[in-house]
Amino acid sequence: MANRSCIIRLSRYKNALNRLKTLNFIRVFSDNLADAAGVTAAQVRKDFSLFGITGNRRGGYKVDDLADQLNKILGKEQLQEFVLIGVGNIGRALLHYPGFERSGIHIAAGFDIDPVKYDVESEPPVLPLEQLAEFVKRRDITLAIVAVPDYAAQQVLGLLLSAGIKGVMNFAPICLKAPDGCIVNNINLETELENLIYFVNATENGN
Amino acid sequence: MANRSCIIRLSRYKNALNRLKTLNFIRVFSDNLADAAGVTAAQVRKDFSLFGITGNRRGGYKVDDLADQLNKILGKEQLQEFVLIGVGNIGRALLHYPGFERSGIHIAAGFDIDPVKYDVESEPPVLPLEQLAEFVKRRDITLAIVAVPDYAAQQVLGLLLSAGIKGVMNFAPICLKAPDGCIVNNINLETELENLIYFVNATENGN
DNA sequence: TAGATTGTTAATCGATTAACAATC
DNA sequence: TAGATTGTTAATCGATTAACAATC
Repeated sequence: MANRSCIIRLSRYKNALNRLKTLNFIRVFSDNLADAAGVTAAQVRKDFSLFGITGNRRGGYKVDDLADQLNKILGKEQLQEFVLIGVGNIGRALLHYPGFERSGIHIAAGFDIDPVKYDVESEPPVLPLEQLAEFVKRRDITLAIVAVPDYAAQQVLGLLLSAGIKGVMNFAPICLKAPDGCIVNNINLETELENLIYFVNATENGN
Repeated sequence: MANRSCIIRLSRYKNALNRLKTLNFIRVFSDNLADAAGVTAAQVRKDFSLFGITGNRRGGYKVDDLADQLNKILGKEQLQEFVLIGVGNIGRALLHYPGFERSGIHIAAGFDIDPVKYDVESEPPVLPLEQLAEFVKRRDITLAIVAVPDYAAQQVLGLLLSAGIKGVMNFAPICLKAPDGCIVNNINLETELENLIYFVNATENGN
């Protein structure tokens, strides 16, 4: 079974392939993709073999075919619809992040408890949190982004679960626990910065 | 040597300890921290031993002491000063993210090439990119957050390196390559969402 | 065909876990 | 003291890398 690191590499290969496509490359070797993704060629071939992706001995891989297969694995062939909860600092930025639309990720609506944030006219609209469950069910949405304060995150997760959400990307600085049937991907900005700080200090001290 | 996963666990232990402190806990066992961080007790003790952190056989660890030692390792005993480049969607959100100040992370200034973004009066101020090198050197800052568009990221990294920056947290959707003497931590929001999407689909199909 | 690259198996590496003697 | 928990060593597990036969 593929693990998190493997899928992240697949995303990198996919991004590299998209650049090659714009350069009109027809074929690519595992060596090329390895360089682009910063891994070994053996790793690339191993990853592909895990998904039954085959190339041509001697001729490498066809860029188009390979890109199609990776896109399929990563769910890029259909638009992925999200809801976003918590239209604060980070939430608002994500709501209007142009990089998402470019890559087939669409935020259908934002939700908040603060009436000041409501804006039915904007795109995406910002709606009252009470409408979340109904909205999610009507639109058959299974993915959510959480950007509420830490103290509210666990409660919001409860709402999302009972609305039928299956995957959550969490930006609240608290490690949300995922019950069975729901995947949570926690991104803790403070933790990431602490990590950076540690390794900067560690290398400065010559370790 | 500690790896990235190990330091992330240390941040989790630290966060758990801070909560225990507010609850007036005096002592804590490796079992407790393991539960809080979602790892095994052996892992906790192994991590501590890597940093020469010792407790009391039978009595566990003193919450205060342990928190102090972890804070020191993670650089929490002094204010960490950052500059931020690219005051767009994401950059502006990070510039005013209250969670950073609460955890000893201070963004001294934002920088942009677009004069519309300049604002010397705001806190943090937004300054012209030309002033970056001088500002960084004068204030002796070694850490930066990059939130510029992908096509500008590599060039901005060059500026940062020549200004003496030693650690970069990169939000541009491109994998920045770190030369020796500089650490780069890439956070690719699109890749993280693709990861989530993959595992939601994978578990739905019963794997 | 000869040469080069894949696909896969086996070897290596590193991280996590289990186990248990030391000891508070 | 007896019991419980640490600190560390050895065993396990999984992921990465190396190697090479298959083959285009």
